[in-house]
Amino acid sequence: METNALPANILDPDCPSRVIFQRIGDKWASLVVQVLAAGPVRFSELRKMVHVVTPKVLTQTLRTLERDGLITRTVYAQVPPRVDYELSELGASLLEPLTLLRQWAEDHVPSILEARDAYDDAQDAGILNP
Amino acid sequence: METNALPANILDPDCPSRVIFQRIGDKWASLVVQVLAAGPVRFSELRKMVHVVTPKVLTQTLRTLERDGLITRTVYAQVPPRVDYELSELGASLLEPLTLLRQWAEDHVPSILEARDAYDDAQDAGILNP
DNA sequence: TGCATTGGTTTCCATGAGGTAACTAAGTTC
DNA sequence: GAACTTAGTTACCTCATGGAAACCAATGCA
Repeated sequence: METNALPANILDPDCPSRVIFQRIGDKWASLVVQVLAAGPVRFSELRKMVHVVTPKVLTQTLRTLERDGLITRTVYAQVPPRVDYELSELGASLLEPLTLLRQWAEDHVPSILEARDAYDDAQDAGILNP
Repeated sequence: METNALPANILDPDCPSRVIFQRIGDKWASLVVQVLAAGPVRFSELRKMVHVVTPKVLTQTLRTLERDGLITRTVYAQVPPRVDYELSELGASLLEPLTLLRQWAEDHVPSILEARDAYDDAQDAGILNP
């Protein structure tokens, strides 16, 4: 029983709950999840929508997401081949917290840019008048 | 005016809303933010709580968070020095979506581990009976 | 005088994530 | 039979991130 309210588990490097933060932190994974929010998308479409990702890296990303059960991969026996990627139930459940984070990011972009400007100005002033 | 509901902005590599995802994705930043949820913490304490991070990397992380206005840095004129790091109002507002994401991660760890096992088993079977 | 404390900085190094470019499979159409 | 399509794979390379270890500044204290 934990006696304090700190997120001790996530601070534990061995706790598996860190995997999701690694997943979110992945350069492409969270983008893919959000693109798939609209429904199943095939490989080549995904490439276009996620804007200039190389096939190698996209494949890696998709395989990892599939392995973690966040997306499903459906191969159609056609030529040329057709492969659809779709959010699983688990992946869809991630959409809600992810969207909130995206909302936060979009809402606070001005504040962050402002803070950066202020910080950089202070730095410059400090260099000129130490 | 966007005609669809897709998160087109975040898919745009030039949109600044990506900065927050990079910030979250940072190996230590989101951990620091969650540690600071409990109140101001000084450098050496932070090092212990975030479990084996080198001072160089912790400094980098803190500087970036400070520059983005998520935390404040307070130096006390003492010897030996004392520096407190604390969430700003902006940083505190990130806590809510971040906590939801952490909740999700903690709640779904079993599902993800299960999915991994199933995936790996399927892979092994595929290798044995191709 | 010299050692301890805190909050860093600096230099060097290894790893790995991601990018580039070329290639492949397999059937369909020209 | 040559070319086109999709969905990748493979080999190679580069650069940024993060880690290790040593060092430093300022002062109180023994």
